[in-house]
Amino acid sequence: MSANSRLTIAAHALAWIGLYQRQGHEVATSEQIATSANTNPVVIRRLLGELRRAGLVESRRGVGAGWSLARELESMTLLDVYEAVEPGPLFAMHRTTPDQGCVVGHGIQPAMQSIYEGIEGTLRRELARVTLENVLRDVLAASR
Amino acid sequence: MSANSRLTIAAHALAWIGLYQRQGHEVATSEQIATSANTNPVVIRRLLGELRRAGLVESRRGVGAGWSLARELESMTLLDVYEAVEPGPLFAMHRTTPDQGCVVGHGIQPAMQSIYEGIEGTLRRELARVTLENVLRDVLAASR
DNA sequence: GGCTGTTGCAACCTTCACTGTTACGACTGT
DNA sequence: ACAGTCGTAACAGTGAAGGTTGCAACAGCC
Repeated sequence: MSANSRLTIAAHALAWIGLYQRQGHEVATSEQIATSANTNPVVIRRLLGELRRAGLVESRRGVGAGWSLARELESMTLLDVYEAVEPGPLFAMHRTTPDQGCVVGHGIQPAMQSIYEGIEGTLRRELARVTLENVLRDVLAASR
Repeated sequence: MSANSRLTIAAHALAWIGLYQRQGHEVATSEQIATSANTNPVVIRRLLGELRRAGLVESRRGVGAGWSLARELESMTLLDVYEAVEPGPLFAMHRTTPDQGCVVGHGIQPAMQSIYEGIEGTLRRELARVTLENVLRDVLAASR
């Protein structure tokens, strides 16, 4: 499994914006978030752009521009973030269609498809149980 | 999530070997399995090699060589296969360590780590609930 | 109206994992 | 000795993701 870090970085960005706003600031810049996440501002802007399309954050342009939360952290779950940044399914089928003349080749895809759907449903329910507020609380707990 | 098909192909191969043995054959060749899965025999040999290291299949060399199951399909779960072919974690941390001077940068990794561990545990329990016998039954059911 | 700081986005490179392919040595029953 | 198959190395192709640069668009401020 080529594990990617998009969900992690997205959660990082949201937690950062949320904390920054609680400290009284209006908006956070991709530059600031990128410094905290130790990556490039464009990477953050790309990710936040996907979160904006999902309705989780808003952006402002011009002088004093930056990013702000579109909803409270309590109302965002890791599932919202996951769906915003991870389009594809967890497990993939064969890259080329198997031999349909073979019993196994013919039946394997529907069989695995239904199994995978059940597992992905469970994964989604787990992700939906964790809010970004939970994440931020854990983050702050780790620093003490 | 760059979904890969390793788990699917491995399940395909095991179901194929299992069915072939039930039809009275001793061993299956990587050539036969590759034809059914519409891929290259070397790909199958590489995958089955990992399953052999996990104790799920055995191979025989020389004339009349090939692959056979090391255990009954009932006693193999998708978790066994998953662990054999997918080494890494489901979700990754940052590629570079975040800014430890920042509260979020410092706390985000332990926070996400513990969340991810819980989710991966659930995923594993789900995978452990499906045996390869279940898979083969579903495969045969789809052909009717 | 011009200046400034930031987003939005395109373009490109690098890295990485996986797949596909070729080649060939190792092994073993006949 | 032969033939068939595994075991494995080596390499090319593919695609996703991250990293980087560059620049137009935008909006507040002087």
